[in-house]
Amino acid sequence: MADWPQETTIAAFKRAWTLEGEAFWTTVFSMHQGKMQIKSPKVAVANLQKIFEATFKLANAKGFQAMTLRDLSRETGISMGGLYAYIGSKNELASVIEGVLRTYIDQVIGELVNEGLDPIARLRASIFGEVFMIQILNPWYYFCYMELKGLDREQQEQALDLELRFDSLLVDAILAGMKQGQFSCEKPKLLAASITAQLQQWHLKQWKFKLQEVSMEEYAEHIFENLLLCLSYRR
Amino acid sequence: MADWPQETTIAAFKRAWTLEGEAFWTTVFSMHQGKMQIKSPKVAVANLQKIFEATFKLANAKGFQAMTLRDLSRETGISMGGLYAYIGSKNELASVIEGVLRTYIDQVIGELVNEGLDPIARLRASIFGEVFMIQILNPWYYFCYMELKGLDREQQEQALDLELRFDSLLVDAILAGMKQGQFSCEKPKLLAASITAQLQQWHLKQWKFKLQEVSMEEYAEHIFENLLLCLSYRR
DNA sequence: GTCTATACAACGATAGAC
DNA sequence: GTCTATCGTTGTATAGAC
Repeated sequence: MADWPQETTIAAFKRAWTLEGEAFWTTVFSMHQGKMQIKSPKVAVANLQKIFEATFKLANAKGFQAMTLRDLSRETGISMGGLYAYIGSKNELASVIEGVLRTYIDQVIGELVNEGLDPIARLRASIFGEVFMIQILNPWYYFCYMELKGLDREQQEQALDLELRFDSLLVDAILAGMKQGQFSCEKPKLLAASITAQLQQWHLKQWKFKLQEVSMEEYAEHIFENLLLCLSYRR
Repeated sequence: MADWPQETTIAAFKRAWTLEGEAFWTTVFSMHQGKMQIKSPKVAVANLQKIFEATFKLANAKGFQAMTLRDLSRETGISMGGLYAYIGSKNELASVIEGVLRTYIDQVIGELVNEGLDPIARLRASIFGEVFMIQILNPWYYFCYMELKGLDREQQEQALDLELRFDSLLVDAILAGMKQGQFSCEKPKLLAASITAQLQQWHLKQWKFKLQEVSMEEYAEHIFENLLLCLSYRR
């Protein structure tokens, strides 16, 4: 996993995880290859990317339910009949998007658990890692957040469970730091939930951060510094 | 305005603002009386309440676009033809909900500006007031948050502007406290945005707070205490 | 693999009886 | 004021040519 999460920079993060470019879309293709008719990867990967990106553009602008397959056909340049060689049904498209994102998040936060870092480094890596991930997969996160209630209950529960596991990751690091006498905190669970809320803002409130000209690194640093203040940590 | 915002309790808040019961719905009725055919308040108020509450139940469960007017007819017990005596169109219904909520929020945050409270009391009143309001009007807030992108651009912009004005309210109090030497803060705007994010969680993440058995007062107090820590405030 | 043409259900909205 | 019945439109999905 290269030098992430020891080095909390976007460059190191990108080196460790393939979340962009042709290699990324090839992985996405292989993840639900069974559910589509097209067998040739050459043509499938390119069209899959087109379909997903058009879905993000349309659904994130006016909502997935309001987006029609006629819209999607126009935006991708693929006919309506053609789309069904890739997606099975409209609802399945949303379901696949959520599934792919959750799989990737699972991998990244799994890595954070295994590392033997000290509490402060763990908090820093968790915060920066999540902001990096949201930055790279911005439309995925926003889509899944806003369209979650359109999915079936099982998938909804898995998404909420994932958020709780991320919260737990933070709580564990906070408790470890308290044991070492570095931190002081009365309600670790609530503090963790508040960190998660601030992280999610990076995709929910992009309009605000663009308006205030806040960079990704500045934002992550701000969350981390305020967390240390809330933990009464002294350098 | 009674004893609010000097006394930051839900009881004082409810005494100052009418946000529940028949009196509240009568006000809602009067707010868009012009847009509906029914003239008799007696019958209109009761049905209006039924329609709004059924809309929240259905739309907050599966999305406003996914909710059909046939669903709404079934849930309210009013026929489809009957509904149109109250709502003009489906989209107008969403628009009215957003308009009503924004009007009320405008009034409450307007009151917070006029008060001559010291910085700490202003922050406390802003945080507790917003949590109280979200608590009472929970389905309204959740609906407007999740369905905002379905409204026309003008209404979207007004909603975002309202959020920015609330942020400014917090920023002003923080700057006032810094001038008095009570607070220290490098990025007041970002800190304010993070407070707003945490407040919005009270309607966005009700599932989490129920799971953790967190009370409204406990949550508001937690946000307030952590804010003071972030401001390096010493009692 | 991709297209055109079309099936068929469901939607929002309205007319007119009561 | 409220209902039933129905209109016209648009949605998802598929069949079959190429």
